[in-house]
Amino acid sequence: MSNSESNESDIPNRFDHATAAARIVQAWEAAGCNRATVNPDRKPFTIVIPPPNVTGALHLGHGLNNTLQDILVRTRRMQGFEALWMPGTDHAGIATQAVVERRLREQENKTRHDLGRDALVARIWKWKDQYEARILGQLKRMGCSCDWERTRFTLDDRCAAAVRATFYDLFSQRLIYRGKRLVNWDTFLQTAVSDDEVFNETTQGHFWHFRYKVINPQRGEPLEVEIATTRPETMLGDTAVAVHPDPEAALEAAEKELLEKLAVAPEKDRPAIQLQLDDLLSRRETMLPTLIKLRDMAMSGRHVMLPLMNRPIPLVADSWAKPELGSGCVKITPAHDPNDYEVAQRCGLPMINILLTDGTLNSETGPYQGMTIAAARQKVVADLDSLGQLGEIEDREIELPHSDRSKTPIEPFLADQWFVKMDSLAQSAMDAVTNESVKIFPVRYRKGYLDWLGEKRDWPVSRQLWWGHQIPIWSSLKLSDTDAKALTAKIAKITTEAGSITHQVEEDANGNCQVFVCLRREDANLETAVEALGLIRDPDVLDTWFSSALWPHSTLGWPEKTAELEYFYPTSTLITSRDIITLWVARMVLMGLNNTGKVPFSEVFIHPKILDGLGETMSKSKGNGVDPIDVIDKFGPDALRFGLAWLATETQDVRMPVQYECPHCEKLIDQTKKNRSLPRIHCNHCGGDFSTQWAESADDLALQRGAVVSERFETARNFVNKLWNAARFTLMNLTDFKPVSIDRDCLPLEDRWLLSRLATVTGEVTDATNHYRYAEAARSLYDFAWDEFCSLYVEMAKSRLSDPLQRAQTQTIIAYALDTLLRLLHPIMPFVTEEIWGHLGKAAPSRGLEKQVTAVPFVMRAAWPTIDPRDLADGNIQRQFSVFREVLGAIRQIRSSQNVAPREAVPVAIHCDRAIEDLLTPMRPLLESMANAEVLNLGPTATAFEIDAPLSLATLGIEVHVDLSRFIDVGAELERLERLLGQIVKQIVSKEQKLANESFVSRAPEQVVATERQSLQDLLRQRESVTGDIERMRKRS
RNA sequence: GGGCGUUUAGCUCAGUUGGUUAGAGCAUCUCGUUUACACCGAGAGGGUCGGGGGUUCGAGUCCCUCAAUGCCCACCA
Repeated sequence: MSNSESNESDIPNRFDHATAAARIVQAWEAAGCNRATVNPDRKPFTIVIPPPNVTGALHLGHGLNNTLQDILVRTRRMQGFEALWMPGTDHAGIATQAVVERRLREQENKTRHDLGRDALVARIWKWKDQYEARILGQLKRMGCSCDWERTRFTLDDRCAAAVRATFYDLFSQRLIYRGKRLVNWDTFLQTAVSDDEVFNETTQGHFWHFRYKVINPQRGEPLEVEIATTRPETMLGDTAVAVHPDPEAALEAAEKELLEKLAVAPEKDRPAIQLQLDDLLSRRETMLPTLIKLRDMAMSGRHVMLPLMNRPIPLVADSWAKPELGSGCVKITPAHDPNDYEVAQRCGLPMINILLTDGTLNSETGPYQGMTIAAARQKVVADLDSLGQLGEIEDREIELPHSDRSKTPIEPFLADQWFVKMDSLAQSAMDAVTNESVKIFPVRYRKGYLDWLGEKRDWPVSRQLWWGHQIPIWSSLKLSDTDAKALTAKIAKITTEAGSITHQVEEDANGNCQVFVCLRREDANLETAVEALGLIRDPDVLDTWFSSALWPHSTLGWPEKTAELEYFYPTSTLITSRDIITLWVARMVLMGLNNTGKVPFSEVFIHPKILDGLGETMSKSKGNGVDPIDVIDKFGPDALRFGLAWLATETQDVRMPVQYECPHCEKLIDQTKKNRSLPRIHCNHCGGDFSTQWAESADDLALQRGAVVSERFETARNFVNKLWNAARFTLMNLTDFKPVSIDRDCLPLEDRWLLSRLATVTGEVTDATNHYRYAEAARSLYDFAWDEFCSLYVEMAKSRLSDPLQRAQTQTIIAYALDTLLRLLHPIMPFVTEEIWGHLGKAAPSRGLEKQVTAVPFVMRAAWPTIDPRDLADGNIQRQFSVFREVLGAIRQIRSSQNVAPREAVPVAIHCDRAIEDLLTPMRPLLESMANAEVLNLGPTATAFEIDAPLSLATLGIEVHVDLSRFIDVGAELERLERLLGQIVKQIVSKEQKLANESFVSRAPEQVVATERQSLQDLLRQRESVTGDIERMRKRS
């Protein structure tokens, strides 16, 4: 610190966040500042953290999410609420297991089956411990004021108890059921993944045409039907060929639709549509008779022969077959295609699964058994070719579904799964939002929530994974009716406390029964008893969102009726990102309602997303995630938080270009698509190499790590410094502080102005925070602190503090102002405000205006500022003070335009009316010190100097004159005046036009017209005066 | 295909219920270390508010339309 040796103060001129932050966190924790306990004397305010996945470290997206939560929690805590922020992390089933399995493969070349279930799960726990610690550490360094002693994990005992209870209750209500359903099968992870975990990728593929022979064709009937597919091997599982039940009507409908489209289509799209239309018309000629014939054959139960398998399969009539596409016929593979599955359900077709869980073909496929999908595809095509049943092969782009977790192609797969019936549960969650017991901000997100729930699609909750809450179901083999009865009788005899075991019997179409037992609690004895009856536990685990859905009440102790649950639940607000509104928010609402009868939170705030410089969302997998710790190390935690809050506006995502910082030469290197996932970066500036977050090899890890930062935090860092130094100035001037009691009525204008601004800003910030307008709160504070408190009040205070008559009063007010500012800024910038608060507490332990009160030790626990109505009562204060600002600005502008050196005092005359004279007279010393001026004359009698630079503040009726005889640069002055005249004339023209417009004068409100007239008058006067100045100046040149 | 956003200064973004000359930060230019701060101070330049049309006395703001761009959902034998 260059100036730290100065003996004015023992406070350095930079806030040393690196050492202060850790000390402050420790002090808060030691004093229990973060703790929230059941306290009937206060109203509770609760937020549960969206538990970060333990898959990896947090990035700036989490940084924003948690900053916004902390700002709200800290504000409410200061407002006197018993504020609880519940922390924790999510086990993130598939994602975490996939990460650990991938490492296992990469580093040890082993699969999970090599390890076995218990060993793999143990490894994942280790991983979890490592990343949970890292995540919690990141949150702590960001200053998050969570009640850390309550930290939960979605897979811990308490959450497990909630999951078991919920599953048991839903099972008992028959809201959880077992069904054979087509699921998205990830053949790599060997698990079903939900629709939400599937993404489509366009790849080059083929479209194969096959011909199936009609069995016993009659005269006039086609001998073959043609079908086409992108996945030939699935034909092994075909159970029908479909044709439209009314091909003629379907073609007509398609034609009508195209004609309508043609009518409204823009010129350039028309040829393409016309082409389709022509194709449609030719189909009527060539194909319709055949399709009608096939339809009739379908109606009379005719079959075609499935080649290779030599299995007769029926022709069926179903509208899924579109006569306007392909041959008009479509093969039906119910077990491996979602649409075909629907057809099979409608037509009562058998479903043949041809795959094993690892993606190889099973025994249903005869000679193809054991082959991979790719191999089977080749062989099927070759075999059909040799049979002469292969037709055309087209090249085509295919949208192929991929698993988001393993990045491998998805195979639709028929499997036994557990489902949650969504009907009534979804409805309850929809009602909660429509009747506003849950309010979503911004409101536009309501629609997505309601639409998604409105589909009421049942929720498949089982996952074929090892990491997660194992489904608490034990099932029997398929039994006869009598055996099942005998078994249930035995189950009924198991002695245990009521409500901890239940069972259901499921009977299939063939009369076989299967018994399912559900246990409500983890209980080794009970499990042994159940297993002794030959029942086997379902190996699957629950979808990770099942436990996340319980988070707001499970973390507070449900299903136990704890005092915490009673007091802190329902929670107040949920702050999260838009991509999990359906997956998480909706499910929390319905589970909360189902389990507790109450909504889990009354408000939901959806914040923007952080995008990188290319406009892509930050994510671990893309490699563009920025570790908040990097930003904290470089700029400090307060700058991180303030920067994020400043950027978090309502409508716009946050674009944040990021750079690598070379650890050797500190040169910034832009992060690009190319370099963002490299383990090692070469610095072209200094020639050194450094490692990144992707470094894994020993060589790379040995390098120094390069931080990833963004210049967009500089503004915030500078602001922290500005505040720090304003405080430093204040503290330096409080060494002899003895507070005096302030009488508001006797205060000079500048003090009344400051108090009025403080009250206004308090109102703005409170209101903005209440409505989640964080950027507005941050901007309001920034502008006030920098432009008004620092640039004006502190500057004014300098001369007043040196005046013995004014010193004590000024000290009292500036201490009060700093105190208020620290409270207002604390939720956004907790560290620097706490540090200053500590210093202020030493210099001015007791402070206030009328009455002095001893400050509490932590600003974190200080009361939120309240607004004294007297500070807002006089609406004129701001206007009056702006006169001072205008005059000050005018003198400074003239000085600058004339290149008058700052150290040179200039003589000034201010021509104005009596009222303004009265206003400005007491502020004359301030004007003189802040503009380095000497005010020679002030009032109606003030006149211009002989060599003058005038500036007319027309709307105020003020003319500011500066004597330039010692400084004049005629050329520069002429240039300035002429530019000014140009601006004035432009405005006069526009005003005159406006006022010459008859309809404006007659229709616009009187007030508006009057203002326009007045300002035209002012402008005319100003023109006159400037013209005169120019003439005078010309004479001199 | 459906839904929701976005387009304002070189860059990143504000802009309340339509109403004086559209704002901020960064960048640029000029001057400057006057006892808080060069992570600073004083000042300046820079915008036909994506294009077109409409409503209105008056449009960055409301309506229609076109274009670009992003996200979500659905679908594609």
